[in-house]
Amino acid sequence: MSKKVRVRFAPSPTGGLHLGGVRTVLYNYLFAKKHGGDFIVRIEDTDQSRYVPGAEEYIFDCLRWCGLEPDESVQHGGAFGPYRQSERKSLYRAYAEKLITQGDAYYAFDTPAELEAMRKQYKTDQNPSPQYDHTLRLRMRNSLTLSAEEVNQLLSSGTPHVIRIQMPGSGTIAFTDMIRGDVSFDMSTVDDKVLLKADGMPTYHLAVVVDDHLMQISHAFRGEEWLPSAPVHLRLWEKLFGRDAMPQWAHLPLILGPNGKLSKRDGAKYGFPVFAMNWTDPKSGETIEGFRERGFLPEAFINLLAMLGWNDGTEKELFSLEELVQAFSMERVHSAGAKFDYEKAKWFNHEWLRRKPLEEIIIALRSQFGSLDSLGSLGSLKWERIVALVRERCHLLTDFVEETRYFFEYPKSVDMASIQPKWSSEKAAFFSALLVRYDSLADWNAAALEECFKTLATEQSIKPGELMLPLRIMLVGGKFGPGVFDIADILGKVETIRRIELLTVQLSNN
RNA sequence: GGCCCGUUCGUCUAAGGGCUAGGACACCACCCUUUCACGGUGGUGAUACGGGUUCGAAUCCCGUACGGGCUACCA
Repeated sequence: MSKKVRVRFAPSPTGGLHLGGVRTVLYNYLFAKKHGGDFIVRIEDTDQSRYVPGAEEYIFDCLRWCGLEPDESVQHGGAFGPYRQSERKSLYRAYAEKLITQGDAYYAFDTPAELEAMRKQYKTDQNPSPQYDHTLRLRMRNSLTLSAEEVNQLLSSGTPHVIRIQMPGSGTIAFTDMIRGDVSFDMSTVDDKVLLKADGMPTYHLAVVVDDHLMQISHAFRGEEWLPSAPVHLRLWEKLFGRDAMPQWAHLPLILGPNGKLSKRDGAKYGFPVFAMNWTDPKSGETIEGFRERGFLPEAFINLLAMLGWNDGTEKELFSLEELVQAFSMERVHSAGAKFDYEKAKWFNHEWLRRKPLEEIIIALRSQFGSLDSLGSLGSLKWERIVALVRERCHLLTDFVEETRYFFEYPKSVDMASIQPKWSSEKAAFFSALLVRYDSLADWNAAALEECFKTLATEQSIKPGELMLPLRIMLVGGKFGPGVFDIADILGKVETIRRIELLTVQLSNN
């Protein structure tokens, strides 16, 4: 039991990396780090027809953004390579043939057309999807139905063929899932899955077992959608390497969208992203939005994903990655699927926006919004003050654009309706006088500005409250934002005076 | 259809036989605030249903219903 903890994430590089995938990575990573183990990323690219250029790079970019660096992978190296299954192609066939020798697998020569014909022929209302299983395999063209001579002849003449596992026609097979407990299957209901494809590549079923063994994986975590194929993998372990060598498994609950399983396509429909980062399909050129581009901080993204199906047993909800490593345990992972709640996701980001160091938020903002770069001329000191003032009003990094706009440009629209009805010549006089005082103010800071403002109001016998809203609207254009005098402070004398003057004139002319 | 997994407030969840089923998000009200937000206080709101087992069940068992996943030479 002192076996070194080694876990793996095994994505197929076919497109964007979605929420559920990242959470699987996260749980793998947390488990590995918690137990001082290794986190391996293995690329499952055994289906060359689904090869998508750039997808592999993209996955690693996502992991990097999330701060979940693998210990071993195509990019990180390691002693158990190659980490791309397409590069391991040559080693799978021997295992499949070993199974044939043992009588646990067989060659099958059925063409795709023949398979289709079989499904059509045996399809009934009772059985809408006939399976290549113990009830049907004797009616197909394979090494079970053909004579040895025929099989040898077909093989030596290079006839395309696959190797299928031969599942027993009776008996049960079971295992203990770390999350679900005992799970068992009736083997007679499991079909003879293809192990080795006609192109010589293994299917997932063979590859996952062989590679988990060769890479000495101690714990295998994957999505619940894999549970139905577990009996095939169990059988393979049993027949190839022995059950004792098998990793401990945990099938993670699914993350659901509003209508069931999150589909990569439906991102736009849901109103929230499904991918970690923007993914542009190289063929169609279509881009599907990611959480990063939507304005999420990686800390928040990780945090919210961790809490989707797991908790530490206390009421704590805000965790840094380090805290998660400390607190995580697979036993506390919920077994039921979780519907993704975008409102709560935004709350997590909001919380991280409030607690993350200012400088880091500014970096995140800069690297994210080119449009704000030109405004960087303000200097980092001013930026820190601005971010400190508006951060608690923002849920997403993108919110900063609107929340800080008035610092950099004259408000695009001004809510005149909120001042006009109560505007008076007295107020006009007040602001005219204020302009003079502000212009000659020695120290331009929030406290002095407020002091000066209130003194003048008292002198002119107007309640400051009557004047604060007009001032705010003059400066920011609407009823929002942090304290007015803080804003005026940052805006500076010239701009503040300009905005007050502009509006005072405009209001008096109406 | 078959197989597998699941079912506590709208959502994420706590409570793994024993006090008025707890928290968070969202929502509502009030307070704070001379704007918005933050914050504070309070509120609405859940054990799918039916049987057992037990002194006692959200918790254990069975059934039903509902939800989800799988059912490719895709992963």
